[in-house]
Amino acid sequence: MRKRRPTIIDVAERAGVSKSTAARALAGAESILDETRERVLAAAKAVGYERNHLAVGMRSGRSGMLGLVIPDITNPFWADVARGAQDRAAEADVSLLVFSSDWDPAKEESHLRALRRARVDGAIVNPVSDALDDLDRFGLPFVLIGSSAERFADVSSVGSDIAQAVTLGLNHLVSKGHHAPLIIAGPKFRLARTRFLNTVQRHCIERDVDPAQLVVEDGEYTFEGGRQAMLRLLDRPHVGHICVFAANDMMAIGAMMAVRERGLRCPEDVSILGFDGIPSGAFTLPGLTTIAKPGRDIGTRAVESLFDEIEGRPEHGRVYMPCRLIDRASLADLSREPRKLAG
Amino acid sequence: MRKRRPTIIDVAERAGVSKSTAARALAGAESILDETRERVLAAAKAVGYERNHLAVGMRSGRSGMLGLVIPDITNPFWADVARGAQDRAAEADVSLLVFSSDWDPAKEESHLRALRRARVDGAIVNPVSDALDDLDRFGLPFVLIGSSAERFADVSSVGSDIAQAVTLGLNHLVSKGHHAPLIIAGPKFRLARTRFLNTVQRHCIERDVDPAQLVVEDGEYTFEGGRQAMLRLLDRPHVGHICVFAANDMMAIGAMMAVRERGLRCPEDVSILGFDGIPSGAFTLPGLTTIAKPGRDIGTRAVESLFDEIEGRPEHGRVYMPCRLIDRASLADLSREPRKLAG
DNA sequence: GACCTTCGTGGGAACGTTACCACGCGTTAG
DNA sequence: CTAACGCGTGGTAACGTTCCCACGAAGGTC
Repeated sequence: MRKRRPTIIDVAERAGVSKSTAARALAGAESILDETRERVLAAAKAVGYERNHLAVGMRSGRSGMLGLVIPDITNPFWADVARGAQDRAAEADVSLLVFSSDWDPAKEESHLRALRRARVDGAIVNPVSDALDDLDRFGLPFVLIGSSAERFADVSSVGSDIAQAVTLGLNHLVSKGHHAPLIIAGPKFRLARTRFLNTVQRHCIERDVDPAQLVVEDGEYTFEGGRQAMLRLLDRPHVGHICVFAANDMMAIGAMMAVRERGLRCPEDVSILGFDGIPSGAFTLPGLTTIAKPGRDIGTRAVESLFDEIEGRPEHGRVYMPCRLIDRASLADLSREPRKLAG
Repeated sequence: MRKRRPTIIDVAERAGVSKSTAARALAGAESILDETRERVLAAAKAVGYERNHLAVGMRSGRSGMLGLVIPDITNPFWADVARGAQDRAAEADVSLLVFSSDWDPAKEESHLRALRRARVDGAIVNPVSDALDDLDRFGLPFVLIGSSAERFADVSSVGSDIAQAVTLGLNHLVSKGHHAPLIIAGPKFRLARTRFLNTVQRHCIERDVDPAQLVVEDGEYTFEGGRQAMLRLLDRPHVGHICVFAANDMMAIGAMMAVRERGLRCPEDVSILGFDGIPSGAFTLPGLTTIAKPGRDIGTRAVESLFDEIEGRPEHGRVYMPCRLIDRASLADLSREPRKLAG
């Protein structure tokens, strides 16, 4: 048997004032006698009063809650995003409702409904379904995260700066003496793939390499996808040192395993560059050199954009967060040796 | 300019009934004409009505939300727990508020306050502060997770079955021909350490090994903690093959690095057994053999226990979830060779 | 001294829902 | 024929908060 929670009326009675006055004191309003305020505050403390956010939300239309819908909280990148969002929300004294969609449009839809019913003040979503009308039907302020969000011109979104990241990686490759990496890219229908590939091609053109010569293998964004892609790459005829740029760390690690399976060594025979910055990359042998996406910053920034959206000053633009290189040991340094090209 | 959300009154008006009737129809009550119910349901769909959980919570005292306070959502084990809790909660049409305490009692306290203000129906907490009176002051139904919860006899808690897990690991070690592993344990003040060590000692006694002979090195539950502990272990005089049982996967991976640093090989010279089942363990070379904690199941079960607690049928007992062995490649098979003992 | 303003406070409505009670109607039992 | 009952429905209070308006007292201006 749990006893009733004290309300503002209990506080008011104990302080000998009306509930209006108690409310004012608790809200920190100015038109109130210092002595009264202190009496109310003391009473609140004495009875253990805690403001009921449900009632506040009901009256004010602001629930003090935000929603976050990501593919999978178990994925280290998304956990990082969630963490960033969480911290920023907590700073603003706002709670975060977290949902995993498992890349399933039906789940996404159902979580969005739950968010609306909970009357969250806004939502941050990594959209899995492509339909824009679905987004409009959100019926609440929102900001999108991830590269698939680029599709929608007129909504706020936050993501990593893929162009900057790929350029960073490519330049690092060049500095190590690798000039035309083989590419392991993600599935065809994903927008992230296009952006990734486009940047690589632009880089080629800038360096007078024919983009048509680019070797690209596709794969799922998984360990196995990377492994299979690497195997196919190794089946192609080639001479000398091989350099591979994988669009995702899990694929890069899969590729590393494929290299080992074939009796080759990384980085002596094959150099591998990843993209994501997952923690596991630190524990492979050799450690995976990769470009880290700023997951946490993305989460933080998304919450800030969402606040803008809620306050009614929408920027409706895309924010690109810069990535950084994590230089470990999966890249051979060919810059001092005679240049060899994979083909 | 966002237009007003439709309320139950809008539905009632459109269906030509009173809001009481509309409410009954929406709630699926039985004392209502089928024809009326359908009319209301159709009206609700037409205006795009969505029940306001804030108002429901206010009236019924049930917010339909649960809180989860874990050390860090970024940690793969806790992400797994969160995922399990999330899925089970979603099944019951309940939302989950997730907070990371960073092992900081002050943050924990503040998150608990936020939970109370949000009027969650209950909370799942991995307690960082040791004070039981803090727990009593939760003022809401709760269940504890993790081994530190064992301290409190009279509350519901869910955790992994450390005794079963350690026994499982030790038996596996024996089957591979390792009889007295060196131990890398966690920090002294943690209860998980005691339970871990106690089980190892009981195992020794059962097999007529003097527990006093047990070699134990302490370390933080981190990569570096494991590395340092392993280095100290390797500094001790020893002959033949070394077998190490680490209380945590990150420590085990750290230990693996230390082995490599010293020019030794795993598993040829040193066998390593971990405990946790983090994904990174799959990508080390060799792959880490470990005992996996059922993080997701723990989350699921915790929510179920919490439901019991909320419904007022508290079991007030500890639930131990079984762990399972993941057999990879970090253990040498000595069972066919002449037995060698480390020490 | 009558009027207006300012300040601190109290009273009440409203947010959207559910729970409870009451009402009218038709049916059935006495 | 009337009382009792069941059913479907409507009206209203209540949940805890905030917002708006009104009130009385004190102070100032003409």
